[in-house]
Amino acid sequence: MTKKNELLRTRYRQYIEEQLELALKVRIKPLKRKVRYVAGVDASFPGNYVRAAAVVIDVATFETVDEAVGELPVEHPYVPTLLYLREGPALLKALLSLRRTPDVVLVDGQGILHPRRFGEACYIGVHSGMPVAGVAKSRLAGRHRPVKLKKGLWEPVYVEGELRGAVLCTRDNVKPVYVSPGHLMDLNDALNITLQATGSYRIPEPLRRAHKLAGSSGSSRTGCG
DNA sequence: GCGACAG
DNA sequence: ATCTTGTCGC
Repeated sequence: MTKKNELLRTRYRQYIEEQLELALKVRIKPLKRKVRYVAGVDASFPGNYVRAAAVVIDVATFETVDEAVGELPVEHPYVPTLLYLREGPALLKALLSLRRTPDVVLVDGQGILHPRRFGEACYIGVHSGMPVAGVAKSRLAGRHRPVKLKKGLWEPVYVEGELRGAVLCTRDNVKPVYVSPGHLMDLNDALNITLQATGSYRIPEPLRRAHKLAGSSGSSRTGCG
């Protein structure tokens, strides 16, 4: 199964070259704007298509202020380090269908905490021009010290000796998440926004709601509000 | 050469 | 991601 991915990676070498080009467009810099509307995007695979959802919340009240979904046929298998080929386009479709443009976006995956500095969050950032951060449930790359399981604490994660992201504990005694900037923000911004958008669960609210919306059924517009 | 490997 | 019931713990 691991060998299969090696074969796919070889077959996908052209996409890797493209990925290296796109990585040059990523801009990591401090976010100046004040954040109020935070969006979360996630996808599910209910068959032969990708079903993506985007949900925007007001971090001041945690109310959902907008949501949208987008579906596209599946065109790629899952290949580690090339996740965006499989679900990126659908995520963008849902994100760009929102009526209210969010200040920042959280993606269910890695930002620059990636072997080639270009995770799914970078893809969404470069293609939307919006500030984006990646929040992954598990590790793809990098080394780090174990994190103390106390909400708000984190440890830096390095790839090739370079600081790329952080392992952040979003709740006491719960498995931490991997946070990294994807575009137009830095690591501090990504950490602050992730914590600001986190409610009573391990996963930040925008992502939890997007995951839920992507999972159930619906058409191709805003759900109800 | 042998593992590891987001969702 | 997806296939799936009950169950241990705060």
